[in-house]
Amino acid sequence: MNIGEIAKRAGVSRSTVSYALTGKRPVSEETRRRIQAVIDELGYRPNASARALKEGRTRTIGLVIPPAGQRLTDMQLGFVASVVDAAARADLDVLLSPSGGEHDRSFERVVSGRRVDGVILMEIRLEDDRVARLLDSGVPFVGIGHTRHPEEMSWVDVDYDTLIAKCVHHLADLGHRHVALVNRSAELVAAGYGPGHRAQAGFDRAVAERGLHGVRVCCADDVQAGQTCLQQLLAAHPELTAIATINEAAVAGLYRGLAEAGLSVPRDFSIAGVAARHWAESVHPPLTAADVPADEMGARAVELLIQRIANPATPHRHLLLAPPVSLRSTTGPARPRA
Amino acid sequence: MNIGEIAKRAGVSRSTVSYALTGKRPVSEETRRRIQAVIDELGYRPNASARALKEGRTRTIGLVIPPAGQRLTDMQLGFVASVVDAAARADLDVLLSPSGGEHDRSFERVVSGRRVDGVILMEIRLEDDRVARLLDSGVPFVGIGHTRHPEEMSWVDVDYDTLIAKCVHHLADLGHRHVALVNRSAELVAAGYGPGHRAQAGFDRAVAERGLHGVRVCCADDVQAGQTCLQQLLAAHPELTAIATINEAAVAGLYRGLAEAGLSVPRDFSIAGVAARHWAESVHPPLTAADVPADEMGARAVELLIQRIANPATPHRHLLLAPPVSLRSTTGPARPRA
DNA sequence: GGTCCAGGTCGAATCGATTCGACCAAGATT
DNA sequence: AATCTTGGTCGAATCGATTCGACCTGGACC
Repeated sequence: MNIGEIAKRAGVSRSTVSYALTGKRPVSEETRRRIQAVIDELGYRPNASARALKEGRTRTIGLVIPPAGQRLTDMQLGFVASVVDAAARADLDVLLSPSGGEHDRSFERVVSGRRVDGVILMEIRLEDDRVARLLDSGVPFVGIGHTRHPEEMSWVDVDYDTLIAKCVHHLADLGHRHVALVNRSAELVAAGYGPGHRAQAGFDRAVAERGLHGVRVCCADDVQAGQTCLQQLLAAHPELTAIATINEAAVAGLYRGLAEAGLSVPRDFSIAGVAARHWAESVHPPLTAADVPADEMGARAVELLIQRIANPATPHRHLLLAPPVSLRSTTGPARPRA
Repeated sequence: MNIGEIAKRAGVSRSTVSYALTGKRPVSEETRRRIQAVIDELGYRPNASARALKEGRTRTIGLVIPPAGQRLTDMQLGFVASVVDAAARADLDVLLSPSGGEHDRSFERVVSGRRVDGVILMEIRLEDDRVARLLDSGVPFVGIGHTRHPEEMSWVDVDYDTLIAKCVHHLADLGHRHVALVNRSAELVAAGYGPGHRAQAGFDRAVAERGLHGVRVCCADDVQAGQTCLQQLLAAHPELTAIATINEAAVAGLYRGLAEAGLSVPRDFSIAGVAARHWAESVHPPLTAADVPADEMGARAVELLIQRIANPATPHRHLLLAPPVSLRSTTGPARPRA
């Protein structure tokens, strides 16, 4: 069932079949119908590899996600879903590459085997080998997140700096004087994970501006870690009355730890975070948070990528999103403790 | 940077470069070194499309996931992660296709454009158009889940029937006489979603065997729905003291509804379910559940698929998993109410 | 009536790999 | 000494599409 077979049965040449399909040259109404009839009968579809070889493009984009070992956060899942969805709308397929390490085979296949027309990269570090690889391979790509050199690539990102600052200001407005930042895992931050560093910067700035007492801690990305993190935090700093966090996966643990300590939210203790809207709404109690529009971000990344593929020479574009903080049920007026 | 370029610079023919790379014919140590040097210098990698065209296989598998609109449950996410992971270990790439509807373009591309060597299908219905399409397209595939005709395809599945029955027996052993089944969404069940039907069957059987009073309800896959579902359930059947469920996404809502009704778990009310191990452990309170090894299932599916691709004539294989029920914190002795 | 153009079609070249048959030289086998 | 391997290499065919140049026909135009 290749194009030659169709041509033979329709009594035309292979090129005519191709033109009938693509419309790149006129084909008489009658032959077109005859060809279409044969195609429908045999269920023919052009071989994707042959087409990709001739056209020099695969109509596929690569999506590089964190290695499969670790669970995706709800926000990351939102990115993936929206990228896949947006790509499908543009008739692009998505090739998944779970890559974190240095010389990842899957990643190498994607970038240098010309398997994809472009790549979307998630979970970018401040210094990221993968970005370097992509830059010198010449494959168009867009980051969800960016490196220490923002101008070197196109990206869509969340303005963690500003957002955490907003959270701190919100807490300060409510009278909180002793506030902690619960960051993501120590390894991730040590490895130069951008959001982690930018959240620290925003936290430090806001704390200084408002003359607060600020504590910064890292916390692994899971419920259990969140719980122990909270215990340690309260033990070391009994005067704390509020937390700002970018660690979605740990929030449930923070809740649990607070309940365990006999503290009720938001009466005795407040939490404000940065999280996917969907998630912040559905967790219990609903989290006061800067609602990251994960769905939109993935779609935007695909848009940018399609533009770069069409014209790799266009200047880089950057989208830094700073959605407003939505008040839900986890922040309230400060009530001094201890 | 194609194979001809490498050949020219190394002073050999294109075929020799190919043989040096694949090892399918002997090449002298000296020329091999010279070729390798050129390859390393230029960073050459064979063009995947050209190779796929000639070899007739793409070294890629398709993974058909539920449409992006709806969120993946933790269990589904576990499948995806483990499939991607297992595929990467076998040096296979994964092409994602979010397809649910009838004539999905993305799905059609995957099955009939010879973009993939095989397909893994998730969220299968008792009658599933996609299975029919795959069957007559001749593309090797493996299901995570199966249809009304189990023998027509290879699959890996969870034995919801047995597992829900085990849950009910466990609850009956604890003295519960009035038990409800919280199924997945009404639309899904109406559409012939296999796990939903098999859970009902297992529930009915166990309830009959133990002479219990059983109530069956459907519930959409989210926290809010779980909460309202529980309210309605208590209102209509105040005598209930336990729930068995396969609706992971609704469990948090059930918890919330119970708390709201002033019922404590497991003192006043018990819940037992079927869920991904990882998730059952991390939710609060930890759910007594039959722990579906989502990670392993994805890996097994990939294994089966690789076998089918290698030899499409092998008889179909079926893996029906029925892991034991792990006791956690949500089931206890019945305490009659009302 | 000759020229031009547009519609409609075909054949051949091309994309970048793999692979088969053929060839040659050097050593092994009888 | 003639024949047979075997290691090592090359040229050409092939996979299945797209696309360019060329060709034919018939109507419009001057």
